[in-house]
Amino acid sequence: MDTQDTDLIRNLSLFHGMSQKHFGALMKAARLENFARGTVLIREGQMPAFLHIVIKGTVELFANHDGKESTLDLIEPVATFILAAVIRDEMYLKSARSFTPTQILMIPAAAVRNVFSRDAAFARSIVNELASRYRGIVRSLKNERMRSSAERLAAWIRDEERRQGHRGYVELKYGKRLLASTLGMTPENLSRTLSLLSAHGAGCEGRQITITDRQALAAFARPNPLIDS
Amino acid sequence: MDTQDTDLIRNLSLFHGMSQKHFGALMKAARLENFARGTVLIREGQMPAFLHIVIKGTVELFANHDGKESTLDLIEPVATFILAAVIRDEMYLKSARSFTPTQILMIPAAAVRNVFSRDAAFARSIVNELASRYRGIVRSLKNERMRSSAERLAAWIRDEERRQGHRGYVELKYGKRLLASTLGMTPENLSRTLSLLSAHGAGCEGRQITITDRQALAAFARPNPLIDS
DNA sequence: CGTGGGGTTGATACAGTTCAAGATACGTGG
DNA sequence: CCACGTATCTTGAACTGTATCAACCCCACG
Repeated sequence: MDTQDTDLIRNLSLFHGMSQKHFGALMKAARLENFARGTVLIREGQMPAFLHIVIKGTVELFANHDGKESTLDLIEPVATFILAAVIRDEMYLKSARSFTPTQILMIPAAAVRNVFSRDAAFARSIVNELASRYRGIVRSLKNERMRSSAERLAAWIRDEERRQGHRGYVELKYGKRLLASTLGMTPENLSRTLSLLSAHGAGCEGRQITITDRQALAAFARPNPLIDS
Repeated sequence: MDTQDTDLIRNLSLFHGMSQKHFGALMKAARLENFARGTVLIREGQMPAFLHIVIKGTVELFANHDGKESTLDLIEPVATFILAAVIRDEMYLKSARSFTPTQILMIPAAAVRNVFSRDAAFARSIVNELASRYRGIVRSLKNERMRSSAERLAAWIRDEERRQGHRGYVELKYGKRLLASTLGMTPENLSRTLSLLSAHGAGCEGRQITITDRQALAAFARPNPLIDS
């Protein structure tokens, strides 16, 4: 790993504030690797060997059960994944694959646990990241339990439009199949629901969803700051 | 808080290994309180003031949205709740009420964050607890996404029977309404599904569910170590 | 050009909710 | 200890949401 990469990583919030010595120990053990689109990075059921940090590209976290598959999360730079498994040294509950070409920083699990005990700033970063993800998944569970798929979609459109900079439309960054899986619905259902939303303030053409009536969409989505991000 | 209580708390895994000085600081700030059944302990949307630790009784974590209510977790001694909100100092995403009379240890959030930074052993306990809960909720999300309500119920019966000591039956510790809400289904649906299960190895009479055919129940539940606990 | 994957649309089936009515259990006060 | 009132549980019927299966369209890419 060259010094340019190291500098970039040093500035990630996860490593901010930790001692140079401990950071060096992590980096010495770490590997920075590139993966082609579609590569399976980890498989559920395996034991964790590395903490993974997405530097470039998008990683899809998913799980399989009884022939079904579901997308649980999409990880974009810069964020860790499978942190909880590494901390507890227990098997992965999710699988991960690179959805685009990706660059991943891989730090051996033992090194992470080791430095965690010695460096309070690093410990704080780790626990902050973990708490943040915990809250994210609580929101997901509430979203799943208390909203219909149509409401989830409408809420997602509002959220995503905001994240993309309040431009009045959403540019889909990936296919509708993946979006459907992310929202916990089938592609067919997504397709139908999208056309249904034309009567509630959002229209879809190809990969662009346009918000035509903010008020109507909000009324339909029933936004909730304790669910939406 | 008397010394007997303090001793009991000192032995909780959360405080195990931390320095006496830091433990003292936490206890000095902490309060041990008793609540009647049904008391709302925290309300979603509020900012965290205390880390709560259930010493006695059962606490129900739930959330409301658009007129609906859903039980997200049942906390039994000894365990923390709303840890993530305390760590991040962000509003609660869940509400909590005492489901039975409870005794709760309440440690001011600021004290927790403070000691976390100074005591590595405490930090490790906190992060372990948090990671453990994170994994629990990942399992819940997978359970919700990839199983039908009948499968969830069957899997729950198997799990619970094991937790209660492999006696071949499950003693319901609370009403079926709450069980239904925990499993993300309506009471009516639970009732019907329970009678359906009589054809798949589990019968219900009053507050006791008896496993009549382990093999058949397993075949129906499709158990998965990456979902079930 | 074909060919294949993603997307849409339609028909059908199933799962789950809702509403309503009855049955059963349960705690309380007489 | 019983009677009552209330909450819980069960059952039925109708309805809504979502999945499934199948056909078709469209466009990108060989």
